[in-house]
Amino acid sequence: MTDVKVGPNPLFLRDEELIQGIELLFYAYRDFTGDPDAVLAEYGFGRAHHRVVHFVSRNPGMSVAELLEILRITKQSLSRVLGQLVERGFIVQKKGTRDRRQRLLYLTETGTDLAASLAEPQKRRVARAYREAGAEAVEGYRKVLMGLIGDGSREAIVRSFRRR
Amino acid sequence: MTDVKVGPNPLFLRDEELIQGIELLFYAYRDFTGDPDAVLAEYGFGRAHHRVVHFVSRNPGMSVAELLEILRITKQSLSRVLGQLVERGFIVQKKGTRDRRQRLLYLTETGTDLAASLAEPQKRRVARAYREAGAEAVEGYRKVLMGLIGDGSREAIVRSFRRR
DNA sequence: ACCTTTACGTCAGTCATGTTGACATATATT
DNA sequence: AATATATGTCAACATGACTGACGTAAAGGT
Repeated sequence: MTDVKVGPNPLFLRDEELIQGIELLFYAYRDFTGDPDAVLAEYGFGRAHHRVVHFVSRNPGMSVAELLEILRITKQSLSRVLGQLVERGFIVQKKGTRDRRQRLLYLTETGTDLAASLAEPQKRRVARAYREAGAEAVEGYRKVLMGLIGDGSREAIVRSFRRR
Repeated sequence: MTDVKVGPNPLFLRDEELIQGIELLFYAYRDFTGDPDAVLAEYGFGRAHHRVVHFVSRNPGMSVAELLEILRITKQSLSRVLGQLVERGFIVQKKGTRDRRQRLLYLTETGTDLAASLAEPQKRRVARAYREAGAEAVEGYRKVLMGLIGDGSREAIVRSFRRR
């Protein structure tokens, strides 16, 4: 850590690359999450609502527990946001048939519209970046991001992607 | 939005691919930002402190305005966090010599140590992902992330990277 | 048929981090 | 001398996270 640059250190450059990799992630995420804010503000929602709507949109009929696992927040945190979305008619909860303790989550028609208009600016941004970078770069982008994801969740994500 | 695939879209620009690109960014950022939490907790600091320490570490002598521009938060938000870091001896502020209104930011020795131990787990994560994905993938990762960054900041970031 | 565990919800309090708006001070620029 | 800029500060508030405790219904094991 406190090893000062001792002569021509090949590791120094490598360190710099890693930090740039970190900063790129920060900057991209910063700008990317800002995109839907205008839409959210129209509805009086925040980014937490966006995340919920997004993942329910992608996984209709998912359980609360599955959603919590993805978001990595407590149920108390989720409950407020989810409650508002249900109350205002963007999400409905249906008892599971196999396990009736579960409250499976679905978007309403309004919720689907919201999800679409939130996704739109982000898709546009990603599409532009993909187009400018080219298919091969996209492959690398995916590969590295996949490697950045913790071992615990990677498998589930890969599987969910393959189901498409 | 509701434009179904009109004509032959290149595969990597299909809707599904774009959404996966979005989700990968979410998951990677989620896990990546969690890494230093343990270290932060030891000091009673949060992620906001981390960001400040990181960018001051990378840009010693930067002005408050520059930091605000990077973080994209208000000066009132920054002031609390920055104030704590100064008060507890991780950052010092020195009047600019060219422009004495500026309070230029520097890490103390303690601050440098903190920065290093916060960066460490993140660098390790990035290093692993880079290693597993290979140099070509890393090139693609960088290219795409750079494209995701808003036009306003991209240039400054490219320049800051080149200065290294 | 019990007993325990699980899935989910809720109440209550707290904390971290962001926001707006108003105003103050020192210094630079015109 | 007047204005603009860099920074700081006070105050009030919103969002989204947390912990801890407790409740209910349904599932699962004995």
